[in-house]
Amino acid sequence: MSHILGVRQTQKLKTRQALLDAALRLLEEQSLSSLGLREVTRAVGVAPTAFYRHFRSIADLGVALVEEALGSLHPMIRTTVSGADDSSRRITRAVELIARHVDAYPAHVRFIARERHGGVQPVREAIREQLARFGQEVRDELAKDTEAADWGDDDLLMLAHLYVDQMLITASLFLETLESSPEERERVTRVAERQMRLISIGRQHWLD
Amino acid sequence: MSHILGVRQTQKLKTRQALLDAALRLLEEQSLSSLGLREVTRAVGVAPTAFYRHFRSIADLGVALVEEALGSLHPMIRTTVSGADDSSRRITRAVELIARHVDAYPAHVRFIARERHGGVQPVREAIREQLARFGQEVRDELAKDTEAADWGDDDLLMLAHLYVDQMLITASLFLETLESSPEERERVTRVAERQMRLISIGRQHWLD
DNA sequence: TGTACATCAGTGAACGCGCGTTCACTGATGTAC
DNA sequence: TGTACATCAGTGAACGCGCGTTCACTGATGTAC
Repeated sequence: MSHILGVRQTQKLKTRQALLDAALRLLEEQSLSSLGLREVTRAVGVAPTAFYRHFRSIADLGVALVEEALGSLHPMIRTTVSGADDSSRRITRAVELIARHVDAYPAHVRFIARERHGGVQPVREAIREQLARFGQEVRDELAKDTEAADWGDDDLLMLAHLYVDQMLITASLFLETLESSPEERERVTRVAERQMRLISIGRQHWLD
Repeated sequence: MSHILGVRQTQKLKTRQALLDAALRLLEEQSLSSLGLREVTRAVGVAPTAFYRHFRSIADLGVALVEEALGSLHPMIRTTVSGADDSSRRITRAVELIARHVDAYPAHVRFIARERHGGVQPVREAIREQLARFGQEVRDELAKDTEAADWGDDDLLMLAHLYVDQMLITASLFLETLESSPEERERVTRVAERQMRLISIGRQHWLD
């Protein structure tokens, strides 16, 4: 196990990660389409030309950031939506999970919110694909629920997207409260929980 | 009525509008934070320095675009949400209104979706303020409804924001279908209607 | 283990280019009498 | 109505600067024998 990767490859990955980290930090205060290649390499402390050893362009780096920000979230989504416990506790837990995720990865969340409709087409596309996957995964979990027995596949996917969008809205609300008082954060939490609950109530009476 | 404004002021407003129009067009394929002042003046056909006669900076122009894109929408929002007809027809009408608005002003809608979480702080702030106003206006309309008799003000505002966010999501979905087939647009319309209907059902059973 | 050669991540100089901003200006429009 | 002066939207030259990309390079790491 001592050298699955050689020294050279390890170092290369380290530089690549440093570029991603620096870019993400710089993106807290600007959009990807105005981020400069030299800006990123300067922040890392390598020559501008070193950038090309890792990415073809800033857009290419952006696509890698989408993978980093959303790729690891799929298992979390599944376990959040599924579960046999009652829906009130499930909602509380889901909103808390979102809050914690925003606390732990604010820059990633901001990046996704910003670039979802941003000015760089390949990045928008990559985010769209990841969110479509989330939608399908949530639908699959919802389908397992006994409540969903009589639901059409279309309606399940419709509900799944509603949930996914609501999660993003909630995440971006939490983002705005990162430097607010605990009271404000608590207020946002309660609003998010009630919105989720209203959707959940709509779901329960959908087939009435 | 022949000269409320003099020739000079009329011409100035015309140039200003030309700058706004050119910027909006250029913003279909990039973000505000990467839009250049020279790019805008070049598109209009005036000297770069003429820009400063109208705006202090690109961010300042962005704030003016927010006003142009959202300022005139308040009456429309009110009439869309209110109305005594049954909720199914109301939803159909609202979704169709959104679709038509996106058809009529795609660049404005794209601008708002893009810059709501974009890299230019004063513009984000201006959008936030307009959306907060929408939220309050929708709440005021909802409060008039007999259904809302026993609702708390907090819950009404919570629901109002849910509606506003859902309208934005729907608008940005329509934006993505601008060049799609009529079938695809029809599909998106039906999904949006059902999501609205689910929220509406949740609303009807909120106090159960 | 030691040697000779290949690979390749990162360098640094150089390039042409478009940027935002300054400044003094021009000449049509506006105003006072 | 005509004249003399003021205003000010738009001009054009000039500036210093940072950008993305090219290229031949270096020297540590990797590999074959």
